[in-house]
Amino acid sequence: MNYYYDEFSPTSIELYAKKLTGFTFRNILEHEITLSESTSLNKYGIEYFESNAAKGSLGHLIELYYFHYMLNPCSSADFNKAGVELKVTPYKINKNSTRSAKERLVLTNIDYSKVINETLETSHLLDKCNLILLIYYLYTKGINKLDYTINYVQLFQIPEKDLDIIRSDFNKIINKIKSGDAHNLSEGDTLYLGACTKGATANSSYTSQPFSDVQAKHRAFCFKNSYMTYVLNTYIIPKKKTYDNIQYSGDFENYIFNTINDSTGLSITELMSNYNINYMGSRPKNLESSLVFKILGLKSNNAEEFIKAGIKVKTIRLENSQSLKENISLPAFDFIEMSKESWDDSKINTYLSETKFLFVVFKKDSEYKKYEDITDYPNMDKHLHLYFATFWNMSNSDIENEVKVVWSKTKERLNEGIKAKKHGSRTFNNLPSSKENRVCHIRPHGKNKDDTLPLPSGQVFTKQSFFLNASYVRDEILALKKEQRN
DNA sequence: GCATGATCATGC
DNA sequence: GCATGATCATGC
Repeated sequence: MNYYYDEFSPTSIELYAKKLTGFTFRNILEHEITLSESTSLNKYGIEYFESNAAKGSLGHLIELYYFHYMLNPCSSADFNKAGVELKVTPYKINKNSTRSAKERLVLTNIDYSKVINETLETSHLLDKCNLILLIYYLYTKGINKLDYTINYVQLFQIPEKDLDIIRSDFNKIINKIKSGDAHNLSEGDTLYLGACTKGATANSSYTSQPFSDVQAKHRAFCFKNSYMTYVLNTYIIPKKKTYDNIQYSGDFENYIFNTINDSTGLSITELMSNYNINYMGSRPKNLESSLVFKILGLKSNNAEEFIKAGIKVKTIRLENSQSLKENISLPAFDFIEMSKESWDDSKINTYLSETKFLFVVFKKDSEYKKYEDITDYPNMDKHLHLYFATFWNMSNSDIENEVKVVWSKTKERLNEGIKAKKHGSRTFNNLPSSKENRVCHIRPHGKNKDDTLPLPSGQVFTKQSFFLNASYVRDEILALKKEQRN
């Protein structure tokens, strides 16, 4: 039926697809138009694909006008005779010229009542996505999507070494559905394989779940953005980057959890001597995190498993009174970008939904304050002890009910114009403060106050970021600590 | 002692 | 040189 590739052969399909390398989507359509016998473009013209309304249409475009098969609404694999699923997905080039996936890779819808009877091996997911033909195009800000260039084409199969973690992710998702918590699923729950919502339509459409009367959002299995970035930088682009590996056995999260918690009670001083860490001059702000990486057998923060899972390690100092002094900083944001973004695609929503934090808590003992008053670091470190470590990700309800409010207030004030007042050497602004919200607030976050970014108004303003409220983080981690004891 | 602004220090 | 994690500093 077709003359371009053998539809029974994955490698033939891949070879044919590789010819796309270097071409834009517009090139494909233009080529189609020159084929006089083609009439299919009458149905979907170039204008259709140029319009933003047809999101996700780049995959359809390739299916229709390059592979020339009709869209297949039944959910078996795209090239079902070869067992190959086609995925067209964007990547971007960062400021520091590294490459990362622009988005998670959405795999297949989750049917809550069916999936609970599956294992990963018997799942519809693996049936459909065992072999994926990845077509990567370069997302470039500001140009029409038809002018994006396809730069990498490759067959992808889940590597053997990732299967254990993906299986445990799969089971974690199933177990949450089985305990009637499908409405509390979050992408941050898992490491490589996530349960994601699918943009605006999925976010407003709800469905029933088998073990609870609460309506849950439609979700789909996906490979998390962090995992896809790793896939891009190791399997797709000839590998340059090297990572450390964590030598774990059994369940990954349990291993991390147990390994760090085995050192509970040890002081910074003891840990420094155990791992042969010293410093000269002032005490590094990352001393605690260096120690944590040593405990995990890593040279630095470059563990492959953490990068693939989007795990961020945060060290926290707990006061002897169990209070938490410092708020937790998140990466700075771009004012103009935020002033235009929608909540569903917003950076902060994406970041908090996808990120899993590893909190490693150090606690000051009752002697600490004596030395803190005179800033005697060597002695302070004898009285600062590893307290416990825990994985944490923000719940959906806190993201949707609290962070969203702070985000929208910030966006609103950016668009109205930031009000700033000078008091001596300090500038006070009207961005959401920690008193306004239970979960987070906005704070300056630059190298100094001259470290600025442009506002929508054209003026420049000190870089800012979201900070998690200290009181909120304290409540969250102490609840987890308590759970751990039980 | 809290709230909020400012900046240090590392690592890439 | 910049982004970011982590904290320090000021003022009420």
